[in-house]
Amino acid sequence: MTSTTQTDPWGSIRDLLHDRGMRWTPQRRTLIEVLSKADGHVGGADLVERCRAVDPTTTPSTVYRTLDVLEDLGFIRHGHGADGREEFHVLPTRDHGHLHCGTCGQTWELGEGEAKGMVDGLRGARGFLVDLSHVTIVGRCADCAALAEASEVD
Amino acid sequence: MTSTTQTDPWGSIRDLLHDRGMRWTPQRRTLIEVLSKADGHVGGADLVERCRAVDPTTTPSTVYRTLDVLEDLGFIRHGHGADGREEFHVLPTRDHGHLHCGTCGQTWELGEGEAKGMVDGLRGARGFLVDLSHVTIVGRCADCAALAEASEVD
DNA sequence: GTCGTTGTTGCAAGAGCTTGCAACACGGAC
DNA sequence: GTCCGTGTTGCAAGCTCTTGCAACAACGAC
Repeated sequence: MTSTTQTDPWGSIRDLLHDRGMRWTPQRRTLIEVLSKADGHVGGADLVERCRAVDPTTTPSTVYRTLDVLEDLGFIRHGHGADGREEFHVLPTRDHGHLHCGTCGQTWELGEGEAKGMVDGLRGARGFLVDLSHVTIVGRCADCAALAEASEVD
Repeated sequence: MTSTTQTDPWGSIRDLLHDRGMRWTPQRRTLIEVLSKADGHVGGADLVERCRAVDPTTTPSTVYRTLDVLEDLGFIRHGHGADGREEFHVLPTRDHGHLHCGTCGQTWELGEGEAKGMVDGLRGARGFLVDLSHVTIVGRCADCAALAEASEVD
């Protein structure tokens, strides 16, 4: 259904694996199928569940190990959400972090531009190279901050 | 032994608890004893273990629940380390985040000043109030970056 | 001192993720 | 087509942390 094979970035995985002496297995096919349909961010347990929907015999260890491999190949990146759970970014075209509101639970993307000040500052002052994609900044969003202020008259 | 009661911030806990209708239990005493000896940052499992050293009957659920209470009272704050595990900051006198090198595993404190650019930017642009203490910025420290560059001639 | 209320505890189960290990199967050689 | 080496898989166990629930005990009332 609407196969966009022409620019399908996942099409090259099989060859990439072979080039590295790695194998193309049904289990990996399943996970890649799931990932190709999941844009944006997905939790680890979430992926396991979706793989099970495709192939009920899927086991967590295989999924997490395959995710490691795919991260090595650059197809995904992992970070940790506000609660510390793993979160995977599929096809990270640009470097971005995350902003999470601890009150309402919503999450937004944090662009390179917004974090530039800190990233550049840390590189300059300490030579530290920030890996933005791994970062989730926690705090309180504008809406929740406004609500909190309004109810602070109790 | 060497009781520094005069400025002991932990001395007020019992009263604070009572004021809130909460109780002063041996289990809480144990955890507070452990915390008062642990400056800086401690992992959750680490605290459970140290509590067991004081009182072998300690159970994890009690420790984690007590930590919640203490966070409510402002005696500690929790964040998540680079691997997503919980990390507690004892007596957080000033707002600070963490810098973690994914290569060598070292961790540094991230002062308010260093993050100011981003924090102010996010507040200005989106009204988002960053909770610095919850943040661990992952990346590569100067030393590891230099080493990586040197070995990139393979 | 004893009593009763109710905040706490400990247990057990479970979620999310990791790791060691023996058996399996991909894929190149023939 | 068959064979074989080794990368992978699935299982089982374990770690970290959470949650529901019944029994317990801190502490104010008397």
